[in-house]
Amino acid sequence: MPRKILHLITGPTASGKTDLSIDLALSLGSPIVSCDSRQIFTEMKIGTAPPDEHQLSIVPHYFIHSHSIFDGFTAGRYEVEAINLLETLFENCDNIVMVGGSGLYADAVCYGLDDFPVVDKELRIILSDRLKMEGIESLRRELKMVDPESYRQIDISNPQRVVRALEVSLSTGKPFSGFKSRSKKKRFFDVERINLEPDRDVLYERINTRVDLMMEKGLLDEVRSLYEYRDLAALKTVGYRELFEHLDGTISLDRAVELIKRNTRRYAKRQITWFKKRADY
RNA sequence: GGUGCCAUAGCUCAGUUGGUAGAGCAAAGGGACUGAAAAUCCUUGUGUCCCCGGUUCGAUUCCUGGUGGCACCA
Repeated sequence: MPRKILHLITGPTASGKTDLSIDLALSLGSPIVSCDSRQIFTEMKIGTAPPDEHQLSIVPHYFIHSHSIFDGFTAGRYEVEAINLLETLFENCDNIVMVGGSGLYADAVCYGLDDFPVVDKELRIILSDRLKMEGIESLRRELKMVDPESYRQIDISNPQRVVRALEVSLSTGKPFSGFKSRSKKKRFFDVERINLEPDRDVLYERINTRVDLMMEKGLLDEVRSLYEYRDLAALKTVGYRELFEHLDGTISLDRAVELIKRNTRRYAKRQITWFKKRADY
């Protein structure tokens, strides 16, 4: 059986991943599987800089506009669906291009996430409310009792991490830390990484022009149409949040655009940090 | 033209009884990351202290003189 290769293109936003993925897919005769936590949503077509109509028409794409923001999507679900998809696709080809900027999603495919039980959504809401009312210290104390191991391991100044560890521990009655195996899953394919990292100046220039282009394409209208759903996790996204604020009347349109550019830069920086670390994994 | 006040980080300003400086806001840099991940969190001050001289071991600080700004008087 020939070697199955997943060509994984990573890099910060606006680094040119999409164009490269098309070129590579065409030359390999392979489909493209996206690992982008936002382009996956049907309702977000402008602000997430997905491949354009032409690009989508010349190479089969997966996980682009394939799910709804109302379904709620997670990294865990992505792992399951992506691995299932890869199993099917690799039956007919030896090379597949995967491209995207969501580091955790890429990790889920390459190394796998541990199997955590499904947590009742209500519990997170309850814990989030408690976070707001009682403050993080209260949740930390509780975590220290139910899962001292996690209390030591995780970043306890990060509310999302504390809530996550608590929700798993409380809903299962077993410590969150106990579900972590700390081992990578064996995959049936090999991964060839291609990480793009343009010069910072060039990248920032590309980010700025791309944001302006999104505005020309009607991002504000797209955001307006999603306004009532702004609390959904999927819409906590650069480009959407800032324009929601503008629609609230809190900030001017110019300021919103400025903030989108700045926040995109910061996002890119986080991606650079993440992918640099995986480059020689 | 005269007198007075001011000039310190990108902005608004503190401060150093003479030992090269720090807050807020803004921007940027670095890092973390196991089902929210375009999320969330941690961390870092980036400076010809307006310019030329003088006094002093040492001047951003005191003094002369400039330059620029503001106020008042002409």
